Amino acid sequence: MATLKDVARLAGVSVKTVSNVVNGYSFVKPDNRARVEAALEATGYRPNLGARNLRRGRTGFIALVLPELSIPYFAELAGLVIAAAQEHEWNVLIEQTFGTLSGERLALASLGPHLVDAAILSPEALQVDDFQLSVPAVLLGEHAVDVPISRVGIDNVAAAKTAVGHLVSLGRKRIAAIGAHPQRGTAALRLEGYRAALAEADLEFAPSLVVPALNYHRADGAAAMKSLLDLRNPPDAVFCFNDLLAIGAMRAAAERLVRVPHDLAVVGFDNNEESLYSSPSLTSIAPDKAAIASAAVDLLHSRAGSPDLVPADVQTPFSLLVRESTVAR
Amino acid sequence: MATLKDVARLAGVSVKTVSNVVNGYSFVKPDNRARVEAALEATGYRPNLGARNLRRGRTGFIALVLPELSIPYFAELAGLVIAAAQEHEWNVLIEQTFGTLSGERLALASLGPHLVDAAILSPEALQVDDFQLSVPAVLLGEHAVDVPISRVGIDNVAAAKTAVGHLVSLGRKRIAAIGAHPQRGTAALRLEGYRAALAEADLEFAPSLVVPALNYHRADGAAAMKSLLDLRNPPDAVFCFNDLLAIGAMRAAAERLVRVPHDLAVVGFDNNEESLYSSPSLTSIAPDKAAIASAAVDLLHSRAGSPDLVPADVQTPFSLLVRESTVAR
DNA sequence: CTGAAAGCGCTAACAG
DNA sequence: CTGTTAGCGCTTTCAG
Repeated sequence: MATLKDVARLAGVSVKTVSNVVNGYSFVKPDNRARVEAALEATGYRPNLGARNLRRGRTGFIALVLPELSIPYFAELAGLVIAAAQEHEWNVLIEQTFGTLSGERLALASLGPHLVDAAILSPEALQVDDFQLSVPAVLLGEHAVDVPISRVGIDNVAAAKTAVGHLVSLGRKRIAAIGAHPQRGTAALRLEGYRAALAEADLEFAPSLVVPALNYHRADGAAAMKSLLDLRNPPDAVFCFNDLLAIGAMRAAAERLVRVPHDLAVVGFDNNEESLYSSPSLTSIAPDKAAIASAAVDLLHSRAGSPDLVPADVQTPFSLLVRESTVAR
Repeated sequence: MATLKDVARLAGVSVKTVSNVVNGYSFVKPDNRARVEAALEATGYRPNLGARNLRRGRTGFIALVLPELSIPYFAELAGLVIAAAQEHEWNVLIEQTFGTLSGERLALASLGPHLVDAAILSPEALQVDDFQLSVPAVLLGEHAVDVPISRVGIDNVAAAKTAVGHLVSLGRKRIAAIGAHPQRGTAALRLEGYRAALAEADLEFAPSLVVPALNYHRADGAAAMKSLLDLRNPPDAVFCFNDLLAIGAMRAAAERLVRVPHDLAVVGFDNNEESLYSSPSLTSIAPDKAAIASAAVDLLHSRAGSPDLVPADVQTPFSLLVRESTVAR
């Protein structure tokens, strides 16, 4: 592997000149530039990022800390973050926490400034005093704990209210919710939006129609739906806090021969690609994931130098996509 | 951030001694060790990986080059590779190629030895002379081109034959295939397995029942299925080269009111989590993804030092999971 | 067993 | 405009 020195020797100039050319710096005498470029070409020189970053005091990496890549929402988001990071010459390092407190703590602990320049976090269980970060960070989605860290995400209350409002507008009266969670901040907000929509429609809030979910996987949605269908007076609609729960719920409904949307209307949250192809296709809240990814990366980039400005709170847009699970074809 | 020097000064020893302690090297006089450990604790010292790797001539990263994280198979695999890499103190850098030749070339070009120690590749379009890698690599899945690089994957011919054999055993006579592709090595192999199974059952091979797919997304499966259903004599079964195609195919069948599995049996490939929850659930070939991930990482690790031994060809196990898309409940 | 010192490849003063 | 030089933080001979 050719080094700067090799190129310099070959071009008959100093390393500084080569460095100048490589970095597009200042003015370089044209014939020197030409010879350097020829030498660059001849040696196939590629800068050693490790050395450059050591010198510059940066690493060239950002961390993306998320529960699990096998969850479609996070997989899609990760792809978009990688793309957004590329624009700023950042490589992305993905850490999986599996949504556990210990996993999240482990991931944070490994995030020294020698490893990454910044971090994008999607925590689910972290406590307020865990957030002693040594690098700039941004939180994805809202969180129960109140820490002075920038956030990027949609307005969960408004989104949930929109989703449930849609069910109300369909004339549904017994609207259930799946996904309540004691720790997760977003769960609390979505529940709040759910209650607000019910209140606005003068529908009574029935605690028995709110089902918690420890995880947000398909299996949890199926289990929750079964418990709802076992009620003396089952719901005629259900708002699921993510698409995976909704897919599980629809599967459980199908197994019980409950017809969606005729007997039961279903709304999800996240708009996974999968939801377009389920039978019936799933109505869902669609956050602008690309906007979330680039807002997070841009925020980190713009704050790279400046230490702790006042944390930003970026709200990205969302929409409700109505499909067959609420409106029959 | 404390450096080795800081720790040394605090402990009243030289950096060498601290380095020895940090790296668990040789013998260090007990009282020196104690003082160093105290200083380590007091400063909260964390080694600067960049500097260490610069010195050691390694980077601490491996690249995982894949088409797209939004494809569930690759997302699941990526999660497993990250976990496997952790065992060897490697961090994983994910590069997306979107399955295009230019994307794949771009990703390879950025893979200097200064960036990563090794690479795991899942190429779809690369030509034989693109494989001028400067780092040890392993190929995932089989490839059309014959290059002297280690591979890890399942026996695609056998797997496809198993899948189609299952359809044959159900008494299906007009068995279609979706996913033929001029470039992809795995597509050719799966097609080969398909033909072998037909031949073994004395079923005629009908070119009109083999539908190509440019991409392996749900939309491609739906489009292919529609074209099959438009045939004068449509199939009574279909083998899809991945689960995404199968999900799209099932969706298209549902839209045409074709009943799965009664009118049409469907088998997929990859066993995405999603396929367990579709209605009907999808019969699929299940490769052992965890085995693939750890075999790939271990292979890279064991060959870290040794340059180019004879390439290995690791076959990982697979199984056929029979679900509702081929056998009604 | 441990200290001094060189140097991985690069950038950035600082002189010229 | 360009060469010299001093490190970034770490590991590693080489002497003691």
